[in-house]
Amino acid sequence: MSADLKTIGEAADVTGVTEDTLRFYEKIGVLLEVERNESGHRRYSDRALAWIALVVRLRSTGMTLESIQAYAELARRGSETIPQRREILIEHRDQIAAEARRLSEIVALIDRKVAGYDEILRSGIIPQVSPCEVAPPA
Amino acid sequence: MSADLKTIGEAADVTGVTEDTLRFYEKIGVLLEVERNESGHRRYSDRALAWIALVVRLRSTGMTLESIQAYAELARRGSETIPQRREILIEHRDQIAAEARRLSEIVALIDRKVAGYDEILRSGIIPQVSPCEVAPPA
DNA sequence: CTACGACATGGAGTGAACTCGAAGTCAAGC
DNA sequence: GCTTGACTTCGAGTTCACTCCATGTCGTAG
Repeated sequence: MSADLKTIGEAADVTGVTEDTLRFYEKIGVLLEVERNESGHRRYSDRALAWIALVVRLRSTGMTLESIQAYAELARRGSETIPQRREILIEHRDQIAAEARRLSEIVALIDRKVAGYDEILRSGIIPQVSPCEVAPPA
Repeated sequence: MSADLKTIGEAADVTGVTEDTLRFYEKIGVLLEVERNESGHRRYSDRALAWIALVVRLRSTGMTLESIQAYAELARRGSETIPQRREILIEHRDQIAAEARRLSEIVALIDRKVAGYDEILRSGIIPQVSPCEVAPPA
């Protein structure tokens, strides 16, 4: 919608990252299409902001800045790298999905441990070995 | 079952963390019941190993060593701290569950972006703005 | 003209969680 | 007796991802 370019302050506001982080991200090459005005100040297009939003999301799933940088590098090379980018995304998606499942398993494990505490609290008996201290193998 | 005490090397093998990390964990107080033999070498009981396994799992869900240390401190104080420990676990479980849900949402987001790439690949048309670059609000 | 606020740069500092290296001890094998 | 390997301690070093700071420029308001 809005075609106007945003300052770094505005960009920080809308993306939720600090100005320092935006400069840092740009320096290490994870950002795209950040331009400058006549006095050298950064100007962020909607596309630049959308990219930052993607970066923030990928970071929040544990993707390293190094991997994001590689992805950004492909994006800079143009549309002929779309197949590679697609692959990177799919691989990362699979990793996140696996991580989500792993977390859910640990939720179940913790529930079992809490149940062990509940049992102690209910019966007043402390077992020899704390219940469910260990998880099922891996 | 086995009541024998394990060396740090064996403990590292069965828990999957390095000897250095075991010593580091002990130093900062996240471990319980690590004893020493006559020559000062660490000996890990099954309970100690079970505790390490729990620590590893909590760490792998992003719980900080500081929080784990606090939890271990409570465990050292004995069974009267079971209610507090139970609370800590429940709170952390809720955080993990929320994180699992968040990751699943991002999986869906990435799927939409991949679908955007698929569309480009299929049609050969590159849209003005890359599809699904931005996620739905938070 | 001066002050101010928002920006710029470069480089140093931070915190978390390890990870490594140096130097020493100890028991077992040759 | 000497070597080897597994351990010990202590402190320093590493990595990642920021985060902060000093200093400087620029455009507008008073």
